[in-house]
Amino acid sequence: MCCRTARVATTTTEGLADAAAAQAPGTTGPAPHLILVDGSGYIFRAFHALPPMTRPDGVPVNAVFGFTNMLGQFLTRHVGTHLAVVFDASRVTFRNAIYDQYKAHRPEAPPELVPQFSLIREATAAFGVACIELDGYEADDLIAAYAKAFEGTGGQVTIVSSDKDLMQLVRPGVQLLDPIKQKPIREPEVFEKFGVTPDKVVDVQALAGDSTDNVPGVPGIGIKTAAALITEHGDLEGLLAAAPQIRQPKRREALIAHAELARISKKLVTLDSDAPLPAPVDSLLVRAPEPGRLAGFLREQGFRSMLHRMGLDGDANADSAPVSRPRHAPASATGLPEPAAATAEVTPAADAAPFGPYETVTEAAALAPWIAAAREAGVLALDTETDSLDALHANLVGISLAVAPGRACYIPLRHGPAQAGADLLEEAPKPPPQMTQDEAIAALRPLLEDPSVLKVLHNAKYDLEVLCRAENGGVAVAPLDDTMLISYSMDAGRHGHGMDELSLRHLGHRPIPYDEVTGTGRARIPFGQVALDKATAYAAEDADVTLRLWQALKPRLRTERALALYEQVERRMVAVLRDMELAGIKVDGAELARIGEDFSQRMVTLEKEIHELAGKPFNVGSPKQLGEILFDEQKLPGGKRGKAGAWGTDAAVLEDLAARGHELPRRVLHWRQLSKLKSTYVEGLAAQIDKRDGRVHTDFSMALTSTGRLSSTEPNLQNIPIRTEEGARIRRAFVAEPGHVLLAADYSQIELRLLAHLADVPSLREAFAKGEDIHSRTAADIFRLDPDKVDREARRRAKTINFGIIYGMSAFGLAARLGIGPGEARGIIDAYFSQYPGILEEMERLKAQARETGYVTTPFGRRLWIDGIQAREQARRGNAERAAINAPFQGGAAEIIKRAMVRMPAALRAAGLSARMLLQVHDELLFEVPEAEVEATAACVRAVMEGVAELRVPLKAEIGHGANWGEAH
DNA sequence: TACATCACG
DNA sequence: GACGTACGTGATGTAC
Repeated sequence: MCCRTARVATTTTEGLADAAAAQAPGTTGPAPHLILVDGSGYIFRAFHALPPMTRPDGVPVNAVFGFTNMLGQFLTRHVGTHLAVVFDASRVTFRNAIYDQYKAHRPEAPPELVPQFSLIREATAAFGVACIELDGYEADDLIAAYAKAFEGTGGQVTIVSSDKDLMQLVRPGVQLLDPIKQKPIREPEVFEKFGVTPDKVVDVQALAGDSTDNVPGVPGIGIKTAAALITEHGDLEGLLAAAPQIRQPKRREALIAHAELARISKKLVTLDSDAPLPAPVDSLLVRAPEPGRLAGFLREQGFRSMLHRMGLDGDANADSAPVSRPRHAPASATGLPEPAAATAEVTPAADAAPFGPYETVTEAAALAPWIAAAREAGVLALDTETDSLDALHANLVGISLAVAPGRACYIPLRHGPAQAGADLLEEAPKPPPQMTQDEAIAALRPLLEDPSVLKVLHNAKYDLEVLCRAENGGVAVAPLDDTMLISYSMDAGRHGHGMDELSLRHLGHRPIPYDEVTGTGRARIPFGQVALDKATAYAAEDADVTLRLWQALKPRLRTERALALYEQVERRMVAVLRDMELAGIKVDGAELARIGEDFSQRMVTLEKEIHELAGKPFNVGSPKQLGEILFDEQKLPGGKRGKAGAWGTDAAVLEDLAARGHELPRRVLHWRQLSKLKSTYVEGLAAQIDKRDGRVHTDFSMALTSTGRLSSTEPNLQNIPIRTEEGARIRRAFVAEPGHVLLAADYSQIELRLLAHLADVPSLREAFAKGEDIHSRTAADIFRLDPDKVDREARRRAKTINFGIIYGMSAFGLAARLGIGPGEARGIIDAYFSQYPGILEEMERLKAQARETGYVTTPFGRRLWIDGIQAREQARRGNAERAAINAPFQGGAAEIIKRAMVRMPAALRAAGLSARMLLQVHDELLFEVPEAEVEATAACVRAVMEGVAELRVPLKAEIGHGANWGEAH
């Protein structure tokens, strides 16, 4: 056997070459080390993590790309003496003979993945790595068998997989490596996951089952319970023998009834370490790839960036970072340089430049060349580091800049002495040398405020709020691009838009996690105490990633027809929302306290009455205890158990019982209402009042919802109560400053107007045009009534169905809401659709569009991706279909109000008004207005809101004002 | 941490 | 024939 091979001098194969030079087991040299890569796990992860890609000839290759990239990266980092990638060979294995349902509900591989399996085996071979597979056995069994066989050599085994089923193999000499987290999994990690040592894992799995593999287990027993039982009884057989003595009746019965199921489950999850080895262990010895084979393979797939990154494209300068980009003629409305056009390459091109090392800039002389490079390029990526996620309280700790891929620096400003690794010297630790904030800001301000240099940020609103505050330099960064919003403008609903996720998805690069830099929990240190080398590696990488994301994503805006949406709406929202968040809204804390006191007293009374009615004290706030009292003890009718086996006690259930004259549920409903208001709004809100200005400042999330709406957190000011009198009291605690009023402007029936517009319904269009009541018109149409004969009940029913339609409601759902039979509900829906055939067509069109393209569009062209529309499970697909129906209405409304918001500040200014926009609540805008300007402001706001879009129906805003938010409605 | 519940549009 | 049953959010308390 020959094991010495020529050293191949490429970055990627270096690790391999080192290993190949190692001695075979049994001789002197590095200890034998077998690495077994779970290939199937890699494939599915790559397939699902990456967007579709195709070769020029149309063959889908996203999984091939992801797999090749991962394997290549892995080989640069890990050295073994023996190496194999192990695959599943077929769907049917010996386990199906034991239990025919095993993995039975696993869907067939998606058609786009099928042609990629053989390419992935080719890729493995191209790296010179052995491919192992065997009919009738899963990859996991082969891994178990090789691990066992290799142990005889006295060597170490590392299994690269995140599959928990492999944890049973962990033992001295055998470890797992999580390929995502790059974290070894040894006994403590297994214990953390399963609550038992690795040798007991199969016993726990036998009890807990595994829904993803259709391993049944024992019903009602999860991992936690299983671990406790196995710990107590040793193993599965010990437990089954002792089952009759178990105290808990449910558990005892389940164990006795399903003993055989548990035994079968154990057989299913136990890996077969006696599986035959398709190739001898010795043949897995690491060898260098045949020269040119890998390059040839990569070239065939069109993976040019990878070829380049691995130094296989014959370019001697492959590793040197580009220092500057050629300038481009301004191509967009911004008049600013555009990133390089998308390359023809199908891959999410990862740049050749490495991520780091980066420079730490600690003096003005070192900062100057970065500023010059940014001016030369006309664009830079920017990121701030702070000591808080709350932008309004955060102190600037440092700034990072990137001027080209791989060329980034970190400028520490308020770093203290590094905390970790403090030595034992007596003298007080000193902060590291660094520029002062004044010094750095003085140098950077002209650049950051220069209208001819584009600043690229990720979630720019945060950085803008930090930097605009005087204590952090008071810099007004402009103009800007925001990679989070670029992504959101094209891919809402498709995936998240955080930097780490986008980097992994589009750059194939996993940035250093924040937690890795600062630690977590009690051990977490402020960023300003992180050692400068670590801080630089993290912070400069963020700027580098931001710049590369911008280069990868910005060109797509044009091809995906999202450029106008991004430039005219999303990007302009940044400054608008920044100002709203900075403004905040005043809350009367004393009034909140009075409300809380009142609610407390009433809750005490109610609680006493509830306990009396129950016949014993219990925790009214516990749905579990309440359910047991209502349905187990008092045997009230109408109880339904949820999926966890607990009685359902939500408001609908309690209202039903209350309507039948039961006093206990009625009081509980009232108690719950007060409890909710008190804890969430009285106490939660009071804790959020900023001591500096007596106002609450929300944080609007711009890239979170699947429909284009905003969301609001800490506190959420988009769900302040209003529907009940008690709730309205809380809304009245939101007040205006002296001399001002709050002015609220609501879009009237905006989603129904969009329905009339999109489905082009003549009757509804006419009703809106004439300013009629839309629900009365619907009632007249579908119940064939004279317009003046529409009573309250008919209108109520029409209103329910109008809203139900927008939500994709079924006859079943309508029946439940109206309290009628499904037959009658069916009749109403039929009448509705026969009166408004355009609506039926529109619903069908939306479902079909989502099914065929994966997305639906708003009337303004925004794509909303619908997750699960292709699902095989009917329930999941049904959910997706209803989401597809709703999305254009919810998203269209969101877009209308965003358009009004971006126009509003300039319109107010032009009218000489000093009103401030404070909040957006989906179809409502709230302003704080000087008393003297109320009428003029109302006119201006109305003009902007109603004039923002031309639909087939008019838009209407309803405006009111008052000393507080309650009165403004 | 997951679930149930409920606040809003 | 069964399946599940109105969209989108965020905060809180209980129970595991």
